[in-house]
Amino acid sequence: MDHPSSAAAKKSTPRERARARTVADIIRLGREHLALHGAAGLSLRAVARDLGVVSSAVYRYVESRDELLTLLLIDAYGELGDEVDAAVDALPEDDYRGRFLALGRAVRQWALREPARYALLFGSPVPGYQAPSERTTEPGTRVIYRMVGIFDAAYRAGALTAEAAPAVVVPPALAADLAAIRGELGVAVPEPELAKGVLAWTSVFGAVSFEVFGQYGPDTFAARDELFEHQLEVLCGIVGL
Amino acid sequence: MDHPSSAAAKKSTPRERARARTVADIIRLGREHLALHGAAGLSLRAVARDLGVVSSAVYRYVESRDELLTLLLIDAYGELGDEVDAAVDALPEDDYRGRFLALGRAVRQWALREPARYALLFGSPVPGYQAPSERTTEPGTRVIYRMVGIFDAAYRAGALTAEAAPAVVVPPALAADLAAIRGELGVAVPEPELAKGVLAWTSVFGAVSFEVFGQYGPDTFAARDELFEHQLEVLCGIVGL
DNA sequence: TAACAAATGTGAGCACCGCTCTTGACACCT
DNA sequence: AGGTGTCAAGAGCGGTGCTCACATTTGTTA
Repeated sequence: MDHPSSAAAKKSTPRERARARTVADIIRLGREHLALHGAAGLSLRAVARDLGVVSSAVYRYVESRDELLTLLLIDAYGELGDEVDAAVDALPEDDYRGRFLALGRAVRQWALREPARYALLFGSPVPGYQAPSERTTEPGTRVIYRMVGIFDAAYRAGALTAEAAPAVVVPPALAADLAAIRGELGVAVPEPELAKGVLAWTSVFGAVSFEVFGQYGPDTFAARDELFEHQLEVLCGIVGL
Repeated sequence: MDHPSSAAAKKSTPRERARARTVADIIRLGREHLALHGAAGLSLRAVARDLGVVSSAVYRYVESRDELLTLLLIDAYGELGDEVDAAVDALPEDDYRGRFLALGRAVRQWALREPARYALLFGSPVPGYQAPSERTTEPGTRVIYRMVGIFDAAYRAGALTAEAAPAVVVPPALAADLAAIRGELGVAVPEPELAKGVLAWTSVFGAVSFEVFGQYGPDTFAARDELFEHQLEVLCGIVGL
């Protein structure tokens, strides 16, 4: 029988380091191609050319085009999450309103700077590609979890002014979903406020998507910063921040 | 010199009818392919196969792949606009709230029924494709114009309860944009209400996009109808309907 | 140090794509 | 009947994802 053999889980990496470097290079080049030609135009052959290697060689490092898409997806989710975290952490813990505004601005800034990667995350699904949820859900939920965390902290501190829109009732079926979320995430925010938080979530990304995807048209809004800022303010009013 | 020649704008169509039929068939097949493989996967060759014709033949009817995309874009905008119009018109003119809700529901229903076409209209831009605005802006603005019309009618009738969120001020630069819109569309709604209308617009499509593009995840919300209904209710509160 | 085996790079090849061009057949209208 | 314009066909160009047999490099081990 073989000895413990090649010791796959040994300490480190003579070759593995080179391999990791190459994979990182492929991701970096993939990011550039994504920005230039979009997700559908991402070409392993082009990446191989830029890497200075024959096209079939990249298959040693990346299983398929879809695998590269997954890597780029995780990479983008990670960068967005990092920037959102940094923006939120820059404000005091009890500045709930400021933290919500900072989160929204960070999302928008990243999206405007990286439209192709934003489109990969929040735009039309790439046809024929199904993201492997076991690898993408965790990085993909960072932003919303962070937002919920802000709401929860504000609620626990009594800083959620619940008066904003008292008349709207939460139907039972929706309340059940929200209760499940409350349980799963361990948040104290009651259902009505949580429901408004969901609206804030979708509205922030709706506004960003409209701007990034060009739905406003080229000339309708010149004051886009002010428009988004205004939308964040109104959303603050809805959620009670 | 030639006579007035083939009289392109003559009365009717021995040949032109067959041609129009073929173009309509191509659009229909393109719609099916769009649903199956997405905008990026739309293939003229595949359409040609389904049409029972050699690939180069379709270029007699459609200038290019982009041209087919444009036709599908206009086709989809038209159908969405028709359905929204029908849903809104089914309610009395002075039921402003009901008409707004009907508009939102119609958008969502169409989007859920036609996710690929919705993605073509409101998802990530197709890389390398620029819609010819002289042909697409008119059909593409029908829904928002309709929504503005509802707000305007409600305002003129004194049915906009402006109290909803009085504290938010509209910054001057944004006010200028909104004033331009007011002038262009001839609406009476003041800037603060118009600004909230923009938020309602982006929020409706944000909510629909989240659902259609699978951003909620498969299990988070079972009561999606109620969720959307709730979001519409809250938006009603914001705009003052 | 020499040899071996794993990791990596190569190039040909398959089937597909959008698109262009030439060629030949057909239908219509005068 | 003849001219004119429309149309289908097919070859071809350069691109894509991906596979495979083969050659080369490289780390490790004897």
